[in-house]
Amino acid sequence: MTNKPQFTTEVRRLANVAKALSHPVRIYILQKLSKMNSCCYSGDLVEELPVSRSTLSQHLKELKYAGLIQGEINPPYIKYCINRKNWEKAREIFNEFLNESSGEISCETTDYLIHK
Amino acid sequence: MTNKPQFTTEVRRLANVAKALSHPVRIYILQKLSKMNSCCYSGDLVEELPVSRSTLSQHLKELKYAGLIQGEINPPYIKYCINRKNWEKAREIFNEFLNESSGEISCETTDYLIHK
DNA sequence: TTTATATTTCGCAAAGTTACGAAATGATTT
DNA sequence: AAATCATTTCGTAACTTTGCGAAATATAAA
Repeated sequence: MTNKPQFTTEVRRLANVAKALSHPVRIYILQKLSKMNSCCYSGDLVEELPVSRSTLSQHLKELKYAGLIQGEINPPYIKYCINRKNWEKAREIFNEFLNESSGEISCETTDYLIHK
Repeated sequence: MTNKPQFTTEVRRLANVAKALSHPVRIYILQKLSKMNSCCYSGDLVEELPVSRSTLSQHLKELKYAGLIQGEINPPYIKYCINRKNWEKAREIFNEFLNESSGEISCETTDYLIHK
């Protein structure tokens, strides 16, 4: 009788953040917002991206749901900001995940997959 | 006539790696393999994960396709390894993406979304 | 109050992901 | 050659994601 364990919270969290980052539109938005030192953006993101307004809105919604951005209403405009607290958290768990590997190189690495 | 630009290679690369990382099974595998200083693992991964053999095989295939792991045949076993070169690359682009943000906190940040 | 502007939600279609069991593959042992 | 073992591929079902245009919402300006 095989033992089928569940994932740890850490593993699930990493996968969730990665999912939020797994689309070029969302990467673009995060890259833009995270670089802004004045914190918020209120320009027309749709002009810079190859998607329609409604599609963009959906991506923004997903990023909000994932907690990575915030929207501040200033009718009829909305300013988008990085959610610094959660962005920091995401950074931490990714840094840990990516940088905890043993730097050791061994086992004659090949550049390509042997398995066809 | 609105201008609809394409994504840069960097943005597309980031999204692709994030996609490869967007499932707990794949995070688990990468975490395990990247931590091993003996580079390879050929144990029965399926015993440690809540999925069937065929499903696991699909996830491994995806990670191979993304270039993050390699499989080394030693019939009838296969040893999986991190593809160190590409793992390092992924690390670099993620570190840049996550850490290039202005650390400045301003614009009275709120913890929750204002937009309902 | 009508019109204009910014944005989101709805409804839908197309495509992609995840999962499984069964069949196939490919090598080794009997 | 037959049985065995580790693994992958196939076929299929259920679900999720992505995308769009049209309709809805909500405010401001005329």
